[in-house]
Amino acid sequence: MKPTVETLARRIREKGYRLTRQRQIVLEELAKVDSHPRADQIYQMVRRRIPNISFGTIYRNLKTLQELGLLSELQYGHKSARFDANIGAHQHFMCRVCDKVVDVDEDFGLDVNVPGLKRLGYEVEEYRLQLLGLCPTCKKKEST
Amino acid sequence: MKPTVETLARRIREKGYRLTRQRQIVLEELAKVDSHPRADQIYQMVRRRIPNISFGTIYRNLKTLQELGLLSELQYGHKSARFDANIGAHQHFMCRVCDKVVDVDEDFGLDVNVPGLKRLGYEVEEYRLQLLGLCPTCKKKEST
DNA sequence: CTCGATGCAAAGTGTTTGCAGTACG
DNA sequence: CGTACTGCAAACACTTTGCATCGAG
Repeated sequence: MKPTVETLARRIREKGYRLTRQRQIVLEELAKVDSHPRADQIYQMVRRRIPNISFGTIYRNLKTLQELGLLSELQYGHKSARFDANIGAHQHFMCRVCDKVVDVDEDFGLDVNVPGLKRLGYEVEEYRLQLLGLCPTCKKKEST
Repeated sequence: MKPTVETLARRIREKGYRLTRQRQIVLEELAKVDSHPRADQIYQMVRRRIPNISFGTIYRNLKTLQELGLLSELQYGHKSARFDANIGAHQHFMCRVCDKVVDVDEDFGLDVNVPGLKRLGYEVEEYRLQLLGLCPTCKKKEST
């Protein structure tokens, strides 16, 4: 599943990009966690390995890696975007109290071919499903 | 469906808020359209009736009316939020080219009781479905 | 009258960008 | 070596906030 550095480098090179130390480490750090961190959290994570990396580089690389299909950006009704290196098709659950995001691999077998839309000439290409509710921790606190 | 001014006033009063001219007109203007406008578009719409209204007032009222459950905010992966006075349960289609948002009233009969989440103690309370694709206009342009 | 709401402008927040120097391939 | 990338800081876009004043109830 996880591409080797060589595969990665080739893939990046093909599009005219370069595999810099910064770019590689941004992706590595994001791939390590499943917490869907925000840009500032990724900045902190990467800074442990490249102390003088800048926010500009973080944002530029997050964007580039997205173009390359190596990560995706989540925008779930909150000010700042969150990032996810899990690029397989999956949905997300988000806790309405603590904002924690959890991957949901379930296949919902959704038929997005809405007749009404189709008739009007709309073409649905993909869907994103957000499940909202309480995580176990916040559920416990709530019942107090 | 559409509440009278009196009903609205009472509902707002109950929570300790006041029905000001500004607040009423923000809601009226949003209810007129189904285009899910951004805050700056709402500002322009309201400014035709209250020429010296400020952005602060627009944002404060959009927030207050949201708390009152009279409108909702959409955040679909773009910088600025969009607003919707249609408060019935419905989903949204968004064109990936022109960003147009269309209401989809279809009931998808989705079972969000994901066994894996349930087992771990997560509680799903609601879901939001985003359909993404091409609107008729952009579809036509695309095939050129 | 009282206290919540307004208009204005200034301050935030998260993200993007211009530039001169750096380093990948 | 050429050109994409970096660090830095300044610029941006959108939203929030402090304050004096206004006006709904």
